[in-house]
Amino acid sequence: MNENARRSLTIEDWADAALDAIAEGGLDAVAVERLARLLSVTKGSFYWHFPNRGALLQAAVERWERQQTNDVIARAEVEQDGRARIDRLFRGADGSKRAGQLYLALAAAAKDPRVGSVVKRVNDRRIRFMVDCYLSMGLSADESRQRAVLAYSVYLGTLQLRRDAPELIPTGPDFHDYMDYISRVLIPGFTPKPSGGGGAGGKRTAGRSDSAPAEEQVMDG
Amino acid sequence: MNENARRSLTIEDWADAALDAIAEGGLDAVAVERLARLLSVTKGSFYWHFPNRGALLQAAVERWERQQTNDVIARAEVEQDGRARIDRLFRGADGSKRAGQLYLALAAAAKDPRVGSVVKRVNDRRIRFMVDCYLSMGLSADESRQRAVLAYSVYLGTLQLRRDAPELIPTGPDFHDYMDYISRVLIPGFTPKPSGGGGAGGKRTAGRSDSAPAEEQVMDG
DNA sequence: AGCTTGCCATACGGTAACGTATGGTGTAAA
DNA sequence: TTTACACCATACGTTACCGTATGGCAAGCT
Repeated sequence: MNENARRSLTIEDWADAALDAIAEGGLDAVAVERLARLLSVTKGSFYWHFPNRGALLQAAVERWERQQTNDVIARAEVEQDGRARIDRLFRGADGSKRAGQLYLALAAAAKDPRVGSVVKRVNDRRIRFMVDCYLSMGLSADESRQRAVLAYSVYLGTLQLRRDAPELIPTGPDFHDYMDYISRVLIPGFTPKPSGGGGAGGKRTAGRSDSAPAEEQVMDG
Repeated sequence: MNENARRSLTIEDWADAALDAIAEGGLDAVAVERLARLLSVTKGSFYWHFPNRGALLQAAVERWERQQTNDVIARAEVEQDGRARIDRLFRGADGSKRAGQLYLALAAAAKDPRVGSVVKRVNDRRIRFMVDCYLSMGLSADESRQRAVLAYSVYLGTLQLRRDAPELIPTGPDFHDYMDYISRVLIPGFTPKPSGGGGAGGKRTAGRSDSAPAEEQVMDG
């Protein structure tokens, strides 16, 4: 019954610990003896579950990829049309700090082929999802691709600014205004109250598109 | 006369080698004995020029910061109005690969206070420059800040995509079209041939704003 | 020539990491 | 109870790094 009971460590425990280490210290923070100390065991435990350090990295990034494909895009798919999906994706950029740092750290370590292939697949999946969103709005293939690349660039850049210059990213009520502004720029025909079309990039109008609070992160890095 | 003559190594030589190592391997790639091997000397040389590894890191990031403030914004300041400056900044995002990787690696290592303070100063300087550009276009203070943050997010995201998914970033002639599209989104009143105003975000029109090739990088990470 | 000095090589001790070998312990089946 | 096995601890050898101590060497000055 007691959660603190001396339970056996699983591969998932080690993979989660590795992901935590990556999120806050980069790939080099995944050190066997260090993680063993954090888990209050010794290397003997690790080398029973894994043949070597590379296997832990492999398990960690695979776990990360599955968390991405299961949690992220599925959460945006609850929306019906592409317009709302994109909007929801970006309001989810205010997600957990750990998830964002995880993506940035993994992307920074993409030189390792184990990590790089997974990061590449995740990026491809996200871009394809956004392209489909724009296609469903009636945009051409070329224009959808351009907009998706730009939108994903904004997402990644926002992720990075939230880490390196968090004082620049609005928070609280200003965050919704900023998100409205971003949506107005990135989503063609987006207006807080849908009236006309093609209003992206013009003067901003006060208001917001939906009143639901950003309850959970989407596309959480 | 011979450039390969056994010349004495300078502090700048070591700092450049450290920056190269950071660009391609992150901060942990700055190892004294490793760099000494790359420079065909031994640790004895290093510890004559520097008291320890931290001093090398300090010298490297300081050198990087000076290269940023000397080369980057100065190159955009050749333009007169803010509109052209922003446009030039973004077309410079196609700069050297090493410079982009350098910024990303340094930003990823911003947890180190030596690196973090410099990255923060560079980011602040860039953001302020872009805010001033938008202010000079007549935008309000709030709107200028929003647009500058968004524009810099696009820049950082593009930098990251160029590293992790380069096939997504158009190259060659398509690059100019993409840049026109980005400028149309990010610069209010931008048109490839300046005729009217407020045409941002509409259907794209063929053409480009200036015929000069992207000769050199600006804001090169 | 002799001396100083800038620049570097060599040798050493210390730490932290990887991986291996092997021993120990609790639990559950036989 | 004994046995087997899952799970972990301990001890060891190896490598890569940091930093120090000290020796060497060539150029320039006196």
